[in-house]
Amino acid sequence: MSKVPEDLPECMVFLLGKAYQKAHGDFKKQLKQYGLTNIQHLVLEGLWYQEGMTAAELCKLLIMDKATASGVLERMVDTGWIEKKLDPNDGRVQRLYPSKKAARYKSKLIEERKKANKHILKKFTIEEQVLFKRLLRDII
Amino acid sequence: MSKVPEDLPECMVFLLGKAYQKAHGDFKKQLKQYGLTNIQHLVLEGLWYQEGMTAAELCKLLIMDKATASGVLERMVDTGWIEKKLDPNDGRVQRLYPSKKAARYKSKLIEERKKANKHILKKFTIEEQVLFKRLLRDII
DNA sequence: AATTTAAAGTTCGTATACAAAGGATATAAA
DNA sequence: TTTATATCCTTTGTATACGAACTTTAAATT
Repeated sequence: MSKVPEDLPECMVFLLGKAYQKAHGDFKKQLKQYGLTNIQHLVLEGLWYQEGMTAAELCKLLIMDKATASGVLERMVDTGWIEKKLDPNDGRVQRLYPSKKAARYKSKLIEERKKANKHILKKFTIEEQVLFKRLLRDII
Repeated sequence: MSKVPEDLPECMVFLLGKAYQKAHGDFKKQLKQYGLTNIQHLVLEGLWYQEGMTAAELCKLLIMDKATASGVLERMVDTGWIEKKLDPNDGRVQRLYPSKKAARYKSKLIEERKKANKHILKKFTIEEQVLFKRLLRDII
């Protein structure tokens, strides 16, 4: 009579959540040695793509809440991964730059992401990989 | 020269995270009217599947950390969605039961999940839906 | 039976996630 | 230019997420 057993393992909210938890957790372990969290790594990738972005621009690029970003960026300044510089033309804005420390680890950190990505995808055929990404992008 | 712009939107950790955020956020809005969070809703579904489970069993079923569960279950007791009963045969264990209030909302709450699920999948063909679920399950 | 080990939950510390409200500054409108 | 509105960012409060340490109780070992 219960409507759950057959349904729950079919629920996309559940499946997406647990697939994300798995991927996130694995990558988290890889990043531990650098003292970086997943989001912090993502921020660095964003800033390597476009240095000097404002927090608002970064949030838009990474689909991240500004309130969340505020704390993340503060911790990254504290741990020396990024720097904030006041915008001379707009007193509200603080522009973000990856630090020298970030630059030193850049290639290694990007390799870690690629490694994580390959690990996730290795079980699938090329066709499945392409379709998988398209499906995820369609949801986003 | 930057290795990011072409790569980031292809990264599975990123895509899974954002797809999850989207699905989670949408379902969260649906649940707001009931005063339930996504995880709390998931706990109810778990207990409707199998009443009287211990927290450990529930955590295993739902792939949830026991430390996380501790707080979630406490709040659900406080808000009257579930009840904890001491196991007479094992002093360490507290068995979990959905409350009468939960029973009253059961069909509605299950409908909300189905609605969320349909919303997520409606853009895809049946074949894509089946494959999508298989891919996610393979990751988990 | 006494000791060791294991399991169930809780608590603590840290890091997202995000709604909502607030402070400072910039821009548009009247 | 004074007022209203919009932005940028921070802060606050609540809810996961999870590693690690801890308490209590069981089960296993000697």
